Amino acid sequence: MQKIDDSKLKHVLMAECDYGSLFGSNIAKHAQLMKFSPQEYIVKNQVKPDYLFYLVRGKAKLYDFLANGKDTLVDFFTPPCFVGEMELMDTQSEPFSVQVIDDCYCLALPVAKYKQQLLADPVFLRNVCLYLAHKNARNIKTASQNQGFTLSQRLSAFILLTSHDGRYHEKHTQVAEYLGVSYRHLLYVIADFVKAGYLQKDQRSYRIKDEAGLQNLAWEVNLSNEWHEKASDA
Amino acid sequence: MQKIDDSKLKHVLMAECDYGSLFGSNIAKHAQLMKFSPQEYIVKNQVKPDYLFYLVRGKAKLYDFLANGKDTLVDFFTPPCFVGEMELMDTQSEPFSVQVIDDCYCLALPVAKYKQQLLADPVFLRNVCLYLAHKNARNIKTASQNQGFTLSQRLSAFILLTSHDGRYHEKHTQVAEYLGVSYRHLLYVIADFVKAGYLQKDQRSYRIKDEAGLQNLAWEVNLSNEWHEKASDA
DNA sequence: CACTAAGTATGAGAAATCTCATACTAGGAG
DNA sequence: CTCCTAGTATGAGATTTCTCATACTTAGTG
Repeated sequence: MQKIDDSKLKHVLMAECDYGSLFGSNIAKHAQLMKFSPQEYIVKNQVKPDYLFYLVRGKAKLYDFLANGKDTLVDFFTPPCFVGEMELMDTQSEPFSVQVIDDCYCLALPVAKYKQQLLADPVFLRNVCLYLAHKNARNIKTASQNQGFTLSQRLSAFILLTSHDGRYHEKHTQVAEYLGVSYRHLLYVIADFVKAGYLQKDQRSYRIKDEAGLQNLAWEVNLSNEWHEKASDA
Repeated sequence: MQKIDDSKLKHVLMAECDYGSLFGSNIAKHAQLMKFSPQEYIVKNQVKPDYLFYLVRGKAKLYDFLANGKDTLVDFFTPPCFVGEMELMDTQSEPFSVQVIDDCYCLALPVAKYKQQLLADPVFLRNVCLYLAHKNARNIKTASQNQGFTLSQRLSAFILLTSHDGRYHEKHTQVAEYLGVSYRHLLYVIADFVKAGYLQKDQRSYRIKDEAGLQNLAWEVNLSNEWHEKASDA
């Protein structure tokens, strides 16, 4: 972790994510810009963070470590989003680990100094509630999909979701963790996709050869989502 | 659903869960007492609730319905807890289903009338944040345990958790849903437990014969929890 | 350049879990 | 009392997913 004293950059980032509007008061100006490098922890298992972070650039992942040594990648953090808000709200709460994937820039407010103020600010509280509610809904969706669908189904949905220009190139190791299956099994299913002609491997990435085929497999998974999206359009 | 106009009962229940202290204003007095019977929905999939509920008696379950017809029992609601708070915070959000298990008594505030007021009340907002944060943490725990541990492990933890006086009697159908496995598989594992001498079936319920054996199996699962509980004691 | 860590790949065998079929039982509704 | 539903039970066979072992490749580091 590295504090960055570049007030120009700080203001650009703040403007970009409309940081000031998260609060009812002018507290935003006390935020400190920080940079975290890949592999670093923004919040570490069991260690209460000293700051309330707001991720404005980069990508991180939320882990839960189980006692049997296994870990689960629970969720991804993509900007803009809070990090460490659970611990701010509830001193009792047990921090999960948030580990950096790509360089992360965070706006950080020292908890000790501003906690009181934040907890009395309805604008801020409303934003946190909203954020928590969304996060929770997403988690529930993911978890129940992990249980209700087979890996081929979830993987095809995932490939369609994360591919650009007809190419899929995510790290298998990470994807396996996210989809909650063993690396080995993921590789099997990908091999199947290649055999079935859905994907074609070229060097470092995969090219989508039969999007319709994948759509078809992903159909039910996506249906479960659209469903809700439609509902919220109403 | 049935509105209950028994102001004595209402006040007893309010006192019991300290309802008034959830709010910064005196809004509590506008709450209406309602009763829901088993199988009824407090919040139904895709239908925005008209009230903000606070469950004070009974038991309910949170479902997510998937497009392939499968459903996942995501979480149990036990008093005291909010129901419908997601939908209050975010009009966009897609309601999940909350279905009654045992008779539920709820204190209900009409959203249309008091939404503005609630969203400006820091005391209330703080409580919702806290509630959401806890709920989220629990969901994450459950989900990652569902993935990281085998059914025997989770089931033994579950049995130890829900048994009274050395007896276990939950409905297999519900437990299967909650633990995210097929009814069939659950029965297999229970049969194994009986064979292994952990449980003994008598009529309608099971008697725990070898608690140590179960403890042993549940060991890692519980470790993952205690861990966090310890952490939050600190 | 050699060493190391992370990511990629693949095989073999085992386990966890699922689906489908089929029965039996208890309690509520008519 | 009979019908119906929900819950309980058990078998057979198929899928899904896991663990372990083993290798090869690539990028970074001293």
